[in-house]
Order: sequence, then C-alpha cells, then structure tokens
Amino acid sequence: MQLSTRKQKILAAVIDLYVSTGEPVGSKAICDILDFSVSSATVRNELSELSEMGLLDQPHTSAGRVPSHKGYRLYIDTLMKRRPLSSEEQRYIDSLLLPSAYDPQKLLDGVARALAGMTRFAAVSITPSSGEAEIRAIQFVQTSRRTAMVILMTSAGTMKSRVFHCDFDLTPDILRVFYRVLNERLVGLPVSTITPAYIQSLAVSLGDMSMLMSSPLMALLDVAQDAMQAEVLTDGEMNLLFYREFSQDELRRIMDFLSRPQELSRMLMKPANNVRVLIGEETDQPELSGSSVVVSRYAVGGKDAGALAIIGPTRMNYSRIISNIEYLSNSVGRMLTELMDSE
Amino acid sequence: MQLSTRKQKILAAVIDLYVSTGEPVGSKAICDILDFSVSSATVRNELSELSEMGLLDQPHTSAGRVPSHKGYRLYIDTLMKRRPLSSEEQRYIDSLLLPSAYDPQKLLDGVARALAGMTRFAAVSITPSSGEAEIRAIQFVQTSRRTAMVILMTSAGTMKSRVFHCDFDLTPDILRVFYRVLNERLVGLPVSTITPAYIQSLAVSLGDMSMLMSSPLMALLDVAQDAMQAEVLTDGEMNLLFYREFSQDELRRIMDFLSRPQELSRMLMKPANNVRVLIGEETDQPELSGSSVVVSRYAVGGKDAGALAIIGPTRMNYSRIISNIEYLSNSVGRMLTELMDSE
DNA sequence: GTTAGCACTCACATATAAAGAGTGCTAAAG
DNA sequence: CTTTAGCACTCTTTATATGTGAGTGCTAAC
Repeated sequence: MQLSTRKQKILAAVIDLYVSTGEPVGSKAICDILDFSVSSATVRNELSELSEMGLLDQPHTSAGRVPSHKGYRLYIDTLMKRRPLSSEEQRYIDSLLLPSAYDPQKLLDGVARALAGMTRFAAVSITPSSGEAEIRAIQFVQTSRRTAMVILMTSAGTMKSRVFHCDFDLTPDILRVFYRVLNERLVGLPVSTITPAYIQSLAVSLGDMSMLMSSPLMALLDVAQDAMQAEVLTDGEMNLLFYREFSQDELRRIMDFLSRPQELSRMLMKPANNVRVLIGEETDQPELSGSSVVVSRYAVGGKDAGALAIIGPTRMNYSRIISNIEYLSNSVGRMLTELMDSE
Repeated sequence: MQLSTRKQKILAAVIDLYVSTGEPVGSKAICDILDFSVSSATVRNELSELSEMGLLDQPHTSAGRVPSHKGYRLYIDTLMKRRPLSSEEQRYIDSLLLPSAYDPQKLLDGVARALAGMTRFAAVSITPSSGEAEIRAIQFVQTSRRTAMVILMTSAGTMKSRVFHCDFDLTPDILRVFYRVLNERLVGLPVSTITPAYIQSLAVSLGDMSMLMSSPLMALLDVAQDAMQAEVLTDGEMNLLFYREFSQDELRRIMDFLSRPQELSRMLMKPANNVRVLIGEETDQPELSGSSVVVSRYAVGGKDAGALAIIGPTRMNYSRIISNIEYLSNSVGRMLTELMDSE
C-alpha cells in the first residue's frame, strides 16, 4: 500500500488534530493546518479514499474522520517523526531515577512511578525474573528473640527478604550455623534449584539438625519462590480516570486486567529489541480493545531482562510516549547492568 | 430527641431497604417488611414527621424517602443491631492474617488487602509511627562489592532497610566497624534522636573515620526518617469504581484524596477507643461529602498505635462493616502486641 | 485534477406529551 | 386522637416530534 505524499500529510494531519482535540476532524480544519493550499472539497475526496482504504473511520455519515487502528498503525510505522528527548528532559528523568540507583527494587518501583507521572497513563514495570540467576549469599539477621530475617541475594542484583519465627530462642551462634550450612551448599547454584523437593532432601541430609532448621528452610523456600517470580509493578492506574473515552465499565475491566500480573507479564514479555506499540485488538486482550499499549524491553548485561510499559487510550501522542519510554528503559537497563557488573 | 418505637422501626426499615436496593423507598414497601401491620397512609404520616425532624431526605416531592446523614447517624448510634462475626467468619479472617503474622510490614499490608477484599471498599491501614520507639539494633549486610544494606530495628517491632553505595570496596571487617560504632552509640535511644543535626555531630565526633562512614550515616538518617513517618497503606481503591453513586468526577477527587497520606493520617489518627463512623461532611473533607469513613484505632502494648479504615459510599451496610473492621483491628493489635512482647 | 455549490445525513438539543410512582391532604371510621 | 381510604397533585422518566448545524458526497463547471 503506497500513499501519495499528499495523502500521507492529510492522514498525519487527521491524527495530529484528533489526538490533540479528541473530536472527529472535518475537511475544513485540515485545510487550515496543511502546509500547501487546497480546497476542502479536494481534501474531502482524499479523505473518502483514505476511508476506503480502511485508514480512517467515521463515527456516522455526517461526522468528521477519526483514525482507525489501521491508520494509527501506518502512522506509527512510517509517518510519525520521532523526536528525541531534549537534554533537559533527559536530565529530568535522570534526576528521578538517581536516588534509587543502588537498589534494584526501589529502582524498578521508581521507574514505574516516573513513567506514570510523565505520561499520565498507567505504567507497568516488570522486573527480571531471577530464576537462572545464581545465589550469591543467604544472610540471616536477628529481628527479635525468636524471629529472624533471611535475605537472599542473587547475581541479578535482586534481594528478597522474609521474617521467620522459631520455637526456641535464637542466638548469634545459631544464626551463624544457619548461614554456614546454607551458604556452603547453595552459593553459586541457580535460584531455581530451591524447590520444595530440594528443601525436603536438604532437610533429610541434615539429620539431627533438620528440626532446628525447619523454620529457616521454609522461609528460604518462600523467599526463593518470590525471587523466581517476575515481579509486576503497576502505578498510575488512577490516571486513566481522566480520559473521557473510557466508560466506567471499560475502566473497570482495564483496572481488573491491570491487577492480573500473569496476564500482564505474558503480554509484555514477548521478546523484541525495540519499542513495540500494540493498538486495540493487537493486544489480544478483549478488555483493551479501546486502549493502546507501548512496551519496551530492556536488557541487563546483554540479556533480555524486564519490560516497561504504559497503557492508555488509543488516542495518545505516540511520538512523545515512545521517546519517553525508550529513554527510560535504556536508562534502567544501563543502571541495572552497572549494578550487576560492580558485584 | 426521643422517637416512638414505631418511628424507630420505620426509620430502620427505610435504611435497611435503601442500603440494599439503592432506590428511594416508598410507604408501600415499608408496610411489607414491618413486623406489625399498619396502612401505607399511617406510614406516610410517620415518614413526613421523620422528614420534618431531618432524619430523612426526599430527592423530590413525589419520590420515596432516603436516609439523611442525620438519619444514618441516629441509626448507627442507637438503632443498629450489631451482629458479631460468626466463628466461621472469624476463622476466615484469621487465615488471611496468619501467613504474615511475624512480619509487621507484611501484616499491615495484608490487613489492608484483607479489609478491602472483605468489604469491597477502599481500605487504609496506618502503621504506628516509630518515633518514640527505641532503636533496638542497626544491622549491616553486604549486597555487592561496594554496596550494603543498613537495617534499622525498633522496639515497636518495625524494621526498615536501605541499600547504600560506597566509593571503596567493602569487607566484613569494615561492616563490623560500622556495626560497632553505631550500635554502641545509638541502641536504646529513641529513633527520633536521629536527625540531620545529630548525624552531623556524630560524624564530627568520629574524626578520621567520618569519611569512611559518610555513606552509611546518610543511609541511616534516611532509614530513620522513613521509620518515624507513620506509613499509610491503601488498597482496593479500584473497588470504588463499582458504586454507581459516584460520578467519574467525584471518583477522581476521592482517589486523589486517597493518595495524600498526610491528610488521610490527620483524619484517621484522631484518638478514639472504639470504632468511629464519619458520615459525609463529618469527615471535614469536601471530597468525601458523598462518602462515609469507618475507622478503628488499635493499640499495641496498651498504647494507641495505628488505625484501620475503609472509605465507601454513604450508602453502606454499616453493621457488617463495623463488625469486620472491629474484629480485624483487634486482631492486628493483638498480633503486634505479641510480636513486641516476644522481643 | 481541482473547486464551488448544494442537497442530504445524522447527532444533538429542545419542546411536548403520556405514563407511573409516590406523596400530601381531607374526611370518615375506629 | 389515631388510623385509614380515597384522590388530586407533583415530579421523574420515557417516548416522540422538531429544529439546528456540522460535515459529507456528489455534480457540474473550471
């Protein structure tokens, strides 16, 4: 499908106007902003051909035109001019991320918040799953007479902790035993080694000590399963309340979808090496038929790791959003890589 | 203001019917559910007197009656029969809380989630501020070559951690120094001791070592300020989308309010020894004029500590909500107290 | 290929009427 | 003095008709 330059410009004009006003755009309005001069009748002829090609929709016979999903697709793939972020914007984003640069957990949380704040859409940040990461260390910290915290640190730079309770008083010596026993056997192995069955066999191999260690072992299992699960953080769901194109009912369905981490993860973690845009049905998610998703995967240490995404109404300023999310996801990838290398 | 038994029964009937249907209730409907038999005309006379007293509102002259805020107030204070939770319900709630019983952070998070899930309203959990709590220990755990985590544990059973980064390689010995220096000076003091000025003077008193310790000191300051701040957790904001009495606009304002922790805290932390109900304007919050708040303070170790609350439309089943929140807040108080005593 | 002109369409707003729920009042009965 | 039946009245809701205006599609001329 090849479009004449004029058709391209008209299509772009329709999208620009519609994105900024939210109203169907008529032939007259287009004439006003075109950089060459034609009559509205000419524009009308072009519009009707664009409609025929399925690039524009018409809410009803006598209304202006609205971009169809196919129209948005063409616009994003070939027409849209991508404006890189100004250095000022870059500095602003950097300043948002810097405070949490050394804590992966906080970083990914901060990123979701920053993304939601900048775009005014709902943001999703999926943290790398640490399944294949190696166990770097298992630390114990006493938190009260009979409770302690187990901290699992991985080569992916993630860290998970959990408090557990014992039926006897803990002492530094006992904790040292926990530490030695577990680190001797587990450091260097992939986190995915820690399964219920493995913990079971470990307990058996401990003989007399297995009673003593049942609480920390259960906690370790727990924390390992937590670490293996790709974490899904969402932020700014509230922002979606501001878009009048969403009905109360649609809003509910979207919010509901946003609270289902597995499905979000499935949708966003498809491999891709740059920013992907999913428009309406392209998300394969009926509840998002009126929404678009912009997602960017990022790599840590050269390997695909997490993803960053926004979800908003199909009518959005794609150019701006793509620039933002691209810069943000590159930053996160870079920061996490540095964090990993420094270990 | 003394009401005849009949008026009381009629008022209660109006509220019960209105709460369950959401429609203004007419005199006929009331006759049907009253446990004595009178004509609709009699009921109408009573209704008009109740209206005159300001206990009922009328959307328009020819509509049924709707409880006024004053009517709800009277109902809650004197008419409502409080149904204690069945032991089955109690067991259900207990089972929701048990898994996180040993970790205050998780507990308070779990409580908010449980409350939102059970009531289908927005839930708020305010954790005790640990300002007056004593510092129990300051632990350090290495997380990578040049980063470590500082963990502040308090006598209130709370625990906060933060990762920090040094410009030199860390070793177990260095961390031991951090530990010794800080614990020697700070354990036993109230958390509120740790102010920027105090950290400053501490650094000065360390002489040569202050360079070495600047990162952990800053991290400690950070984590202490975090600990002193009463934490406000919200959950289930989404639930409010389901109540058609909220307009899109009102919803936005409520959500916005829910995201302002200081104001939530100010509203909910007023001292009180049992469940409080705030109806509409009683919240002193213009954005909540169509909402009610049910809040229950709980004590830890005999002292007022945190609060648990729900926010929903004024039309709600107060009896059910109050029972739930009361049981939940007692459970939390008890669990946190046990946690504290065991230290 | 482009443009002016014009009939036509359709959403939206406004006005009018009919239906229905529920009240308030009056007068009679208990 | 309280209760009740009866009825006119009010006000929302729903349906139907009417006018207005933005914007199109088409035709014929340039």
